[in-house]
Parts: sequence; structure tokens; C-alpha cells
Amino acid sequence: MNQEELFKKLIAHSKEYGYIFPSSEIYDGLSAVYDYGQYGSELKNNIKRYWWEAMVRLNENIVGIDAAIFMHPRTWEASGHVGAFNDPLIDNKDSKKRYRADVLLEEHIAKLEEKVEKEVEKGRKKFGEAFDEAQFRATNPNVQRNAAKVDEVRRRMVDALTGNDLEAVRQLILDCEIVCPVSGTRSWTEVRQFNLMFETKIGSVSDDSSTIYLRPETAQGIFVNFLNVQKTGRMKIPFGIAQIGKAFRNEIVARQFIFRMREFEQMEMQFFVRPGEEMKWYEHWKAARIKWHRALGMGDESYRFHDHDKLAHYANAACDIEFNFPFGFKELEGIHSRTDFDLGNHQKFSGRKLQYFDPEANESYVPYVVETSVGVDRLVLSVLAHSYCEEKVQKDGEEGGERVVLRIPAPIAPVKLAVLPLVKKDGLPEKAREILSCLKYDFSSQYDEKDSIGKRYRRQDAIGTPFCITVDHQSAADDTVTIRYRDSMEQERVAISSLRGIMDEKVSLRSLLSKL
RNA sequence: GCGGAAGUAGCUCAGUUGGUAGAGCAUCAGCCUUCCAAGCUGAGGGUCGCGAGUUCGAACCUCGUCUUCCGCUCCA
Repeated sequence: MNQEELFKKLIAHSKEYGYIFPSSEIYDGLSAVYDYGQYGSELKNNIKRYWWEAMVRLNENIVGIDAAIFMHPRTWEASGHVGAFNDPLIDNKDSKKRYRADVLLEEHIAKLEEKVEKEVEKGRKKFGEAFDEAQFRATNPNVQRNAAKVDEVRRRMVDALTGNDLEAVRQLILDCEIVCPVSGTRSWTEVRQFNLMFETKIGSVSDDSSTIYLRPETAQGIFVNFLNVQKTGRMKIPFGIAQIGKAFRNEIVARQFIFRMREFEQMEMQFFVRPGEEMKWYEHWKAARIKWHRALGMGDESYRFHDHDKLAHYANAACDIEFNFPFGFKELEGIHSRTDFDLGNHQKFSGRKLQYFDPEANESYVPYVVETSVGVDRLVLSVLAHSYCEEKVQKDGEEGGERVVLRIPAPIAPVKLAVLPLVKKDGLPEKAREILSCLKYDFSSQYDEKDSIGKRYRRQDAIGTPFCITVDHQSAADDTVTIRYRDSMEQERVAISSLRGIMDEKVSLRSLLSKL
């Protein structure tokens, strides 16, 4: 089975077994929005708890908050989202390719500059030792012409972009005679702008100043609370603030199931450090985060780092932790050294001093930030993709049928165990119910007596239940049951009284957290 | 947003040149069963993605629209 087929089957399986449904499906769904079903939400909650406990509980110097989705609009000016999330886009009608208009212009400018340099190079060869570069640049007509063009194009581009004049951007592309790299033609569409932030209104609808945004990232909720947390929590640098919450981006194209959604959930931790020490902590969190992922036991080779060559405007180092999805290695988590960009800008925009007095260094400063930011939905997808498995089953040594099993790591599985009476008579259901009523307080459990025992095992396999506890005729006699393991399909007989201890050891988050 | 493919029961699909919708699995009720799906009996479930048009008549033809997958594009 190739990866594309596997991905399709995974999507179908997720729906059929109550993990993930298209949003508002009875109205034909909503593009790139999905709902988590009865098992999906359990899985997601378990993943979030694993992260939260690894961050907040295991680190004395990290605390968690839950900031509002709505924030003061100035927040997004300070963060740069109002400016940078507006990309002017243009399509070529012949090749049907889409480009960022500003990138096309930048490339054109780069070409012109290259021409200038070539001309200078020619001059250097021609005049040898006697070459006076400044003089040459000032007098050579070819250099002069192209340098003037560069200046003019750049000036017009900046004017058009800052003035938000999209028609002028298009006109400039036409005037420069920029052609599509693919089709080689100049039939361009209008320039359009997409703001990736969702807008809504707060309070009186008639008041223009009431436009607010759904947050496009959770990080800003942490930055604006930096002082609140630092002071009330008596936090000393280095320290971190963690948060799990929804973020919203109106992506032009959002696809690949729950990999890129318009509404998604992030788990972020912003770690505040002394300026100059950020690289040390950047390396520290890189190591800590990959360890966290690998502790899930889905194979070390499923993860890799990808260092960013092109850094965002706020970062001085950045990398992704990528997971091997059915559609290739893609970003799961980002680790960024954000410098003092965010706190510094909020300080500027709010007029409030966002500094920390460091008693050791005996000075005040705006702390530097190292961020870890992971997509919850992507984690869910990585778990499902890695867990989904179709395999042949042997019966009495002969080839039997096939089974579909979700090999979800037990500590995050939605259902931990199912209690099954071997048959629906002879007092076995009663005994099974008794066991269930003891275990259900500690573990997410199910009870099933319908159909043959084999069929019930398959049902539990399909939703990823790691353990089935089967009550048989021997159970009534000596108070033992069998534990049937999802992955190996093997069984083991244990005393009923030992069940809780055994289950706890196998399914508690402790088993993951202790590896960190 | 562009191009390609698709949309019929919870899932996988059939459905003749247009004539009032079917199967398997799944689900539910009951029977039978001492360990890895597919034993027996019965039941529920679909205005064929949605909306128009053509037609005496549309799941089928035409147009529009929504959604999904693939490619392009984009991605703090």
C-alpha cells in the first residue's frame, strides 16, 4: 500500500470510528475545518495533558496560563501581523501560477543589480590595475542606466506597498515587463491581498474602532502577560510561560486533512532568558523537545530537525522538528530564538516598560525569548498516521483474515481497556461489570458483550484500545482474568486484584514523563 | 485561487440507451456460542452533496454551487 492510499484510508478510518469528522457535515462541511469525535477528543486531550505535565509540572520555572483569544488590536501591530500577514498576490493567466507580487519585483531588482555588477566586472578586466571603481560607477552609461532603474523600481515598489496601492503594484510589474518564469508571458491578473487574520467586531457594530482579530498565534497572549506572571509568580530569569489554545489563520489554501486547518490548536512555551544566553537555551530546548516526541515510542527515525535558512524578521535562530507523515517529512513543532523582538515591540507600542531587573547582573533588560510551539492537531495526525496498521492475522497457524489496528501509544490511547465477558451467560457479564466498576474511576474503560469474542477484539483494535480484559469460566472459580494485548494479540492470566496496578503501570502518563 | 479526479446507506461500492434506489460489511433486537471478524432470524437506515434547467419522467443529460483528494501556489 502506498502512502497516498494509506492517508486516504486513515481519513476514512478516522471518520468511521469516531475520531475526526468534517465540520458541519450535514451542510456539506466547511473547508479545512474539522471536528474531533468521541475518541479523537480523548486522544487530543491526552496529548495535551502529556505536554502540559512535561512542561508545567516537571519544570519548577515554567508556569501555565490560558489567555483570551480576543486581544487588543494594537497587539497585532506590535507583533507585526497586521503588516506582514498581508501578502500581495498575483496570478499569471497562462501558466495559472501564483506569485507574491513583491517577490516578483524583488527578483527583478536583483537581476538589474546583477547587470550593474557584471558591467563593473567588465570594466575591471578592461582597465586592470588602473581601474577606479567609484569613478567607473559614476560615469559608465550602462551602469548609470541600470542603477537608476533599480532606484526607480525600488522607490515605486515601496511607495505602492506602503500605500497599499495594489493597482500601482500591478502597473509596476507591467512597466518592468516582468514575465512569468513558467509561461514567459505578461498576462497578469489583478493584485489581490489576503489578510491571514480573521476579523470580527466587538461591542457596537457601527463603531469602526471595534474591529478585532481572532488571534493568529497564541504567543502574544504570553508576551502581554509577561509582567503579570513574572511579578505575581515571583519568577526569576530564566523562566517559561506555557499555554495551550486555539489560533486562527485564514489560509489561502488549507488542506491535507487536519495538517493545515483554519482553526487549530497550539501548545506554546515562551522561555525568557538573559540576552546573550539565548543560543544556549535554544540548544537546550531543541534537545528537550525532540526527547519529548521520541518518548512516545513511535520511532526515533520518524523525527528530524530542519534548520531554517531564511529567518523570520524576529528570529536569530530557528528550526522545525519534522515528522515523517504519509505525505513526507513536515513540520510538527517550531523552535525559535525570538530575541527581544516581541517584548521590545510591546514595550514600544504600549509605552509600558517590559523589563526584568536581574539581581545577579544588577541591571534591567528586556529578556530574550526562546519559543517552542507545537501544533496539537499535527501531533494527533502524527499519532494516527503512525498507529494505523492493516495486518494479516494467523488463526491456528493458518492464514486467517485481516485486521485494522491503531497502535496508539497506551498512555495517550482514548480508551485504555475494555472488559469483555467471554460469553453472555453463566454469570460472566455480571462478573465483568463488577471488574469494570472497579477500574472505571482510574481508566477510560469500555464494556462489550455483543457478538463473538473475536469480533469484539477487532472492534477494540480499530479504536486502538491497548488492553482487553476477558472474563471466562475460570474467572468465577479463581478470580483471575486474561489481559489480551492489542499489539501482539497475546494473552496473559492475572489475578483480578492485581489489575489496577498492572494497568496503572502500563497506561499512566508517568511512564512517558519518567523518560524525559 | 488555478488545473485534474471524485461525491449514491455509517464504510466500500453497483445502478443498463433517462422509467419512483441495490449489495456486502457495519449498526440494533433476539437465538446460538469457553478466546481472535464474516452461524441463524428479524429490524432500522438514503428526497442519490445542494440548487436550477431540459424532459411526460433525472442518481443518470446541461449549467451553477458546495465539499474532498492530487498537482501548482502559499505557509511566523
